Amino acid sequence: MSGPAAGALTPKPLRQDAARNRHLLLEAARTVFGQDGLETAVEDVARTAGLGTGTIYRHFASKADLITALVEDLSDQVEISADTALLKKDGSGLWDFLYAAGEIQARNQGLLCRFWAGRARAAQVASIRAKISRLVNAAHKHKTLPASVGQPDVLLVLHGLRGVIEANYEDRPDAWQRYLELATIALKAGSKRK
Amino acid sequence: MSGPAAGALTPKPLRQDAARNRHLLLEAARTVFGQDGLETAVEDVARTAGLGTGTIYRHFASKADLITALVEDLSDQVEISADTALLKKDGSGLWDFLYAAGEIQARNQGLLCRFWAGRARAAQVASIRAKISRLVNAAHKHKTLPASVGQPDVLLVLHGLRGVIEANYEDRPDAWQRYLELATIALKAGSKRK
DNA sequence: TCACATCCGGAACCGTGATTCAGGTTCCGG
DNA sequence: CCGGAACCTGAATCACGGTTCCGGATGTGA
Repeated sequence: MSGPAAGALTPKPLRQDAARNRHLLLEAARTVFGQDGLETAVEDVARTAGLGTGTIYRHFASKADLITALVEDLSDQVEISADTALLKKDGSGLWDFLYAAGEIQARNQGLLCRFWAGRARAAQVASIRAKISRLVNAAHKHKTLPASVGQPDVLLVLHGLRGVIEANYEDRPDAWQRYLELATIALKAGSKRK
Repeated sequence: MSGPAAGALTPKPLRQDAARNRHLLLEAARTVFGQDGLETAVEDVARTAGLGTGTIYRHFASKADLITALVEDLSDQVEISADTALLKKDGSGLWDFLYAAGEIQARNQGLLCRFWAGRARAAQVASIRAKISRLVNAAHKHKTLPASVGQPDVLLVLHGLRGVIEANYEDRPDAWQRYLELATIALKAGSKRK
């Protein structure tokens, strides 16, 4: 019954090159999907990684799974940014976070649609939202943000951010910075919520 | 050589029911694509219209063509809104236009991505941009908009609008109104452009 | 270095959905 | 009311891309 090291802690120490290939695939997927959108054929991902399509399926159960892995990573990055921002004790964390979110999303263009949208990932999205709420509270407390502006408003700004990045990726990859500048003005100015 | 009425002005006066069906198809397409996205099968469009798939191809060269027709119509609506807004002589046209654009886009959810994006439609998009420029100028002239905020900024707002509508269509279909409220604040407050 | 478990490549397989086509049907002018 | 052009239908055709599979290559432990 009690094997020496049977625990659920050792899924499988992946063979050295297998690990490398997995990495290559994720990297290629991020590049290709980010550049040409999620509808790009898996074969393109494989080719970009310099591997065969079969290899993808050795590492991921399906194309959707591959994408999930990518989005998960994206979520993690956002979550970490939020955590970092929460460390600031002067109510400025919210603004740091917005900018960080912009950078992350700009880096991952084609994946954005799956980020907020998908009915899956609900848990992670909820977690991020909660953190945003805390950032908003902190900002309220330190008068960095008027009380009339709430977390839903910040979410609106983030949703808009996606639209801006998608639309301007080619011509003006930095447009989102100006967008956030304007958004910041709006949030700080605030107004009675409907 | 010179026939009696050979002119290029009479493509073909579509038979009565053919015209009706064409209408039904466009209507169904707007509904279905708007509701379930552009990746929905043409068969669904046909079924919704109560017609066969073949009929679609009698009226449109391809699915892409059908979508183009829809987007064209969308463009027209936006263009008309811009024209209407341009009639206001007190510099408030820009704000009317933003709201009108929001309404139009909210009504056509699933088609939005093709609106600004697609490399095609360039001419029409250019035309709309030109009109926005004029609206911005008028606003500048009447001090409704600070000089530091330009047409590119308005475009950013519109791009963001799309993101907001897409992300909130299900839960909060009216979220875009609050978004525009905030956007208006930002634009009116303005700030030195980068 | 040997034998084996893992892994990889990429052609074959399959389902999905756009597009075409061979009839039957419906309008329209006379 | 007729003949024929214009239309419509929906099953068949085709292309595309995800997924599977098996022979061959490669890393690993002894």
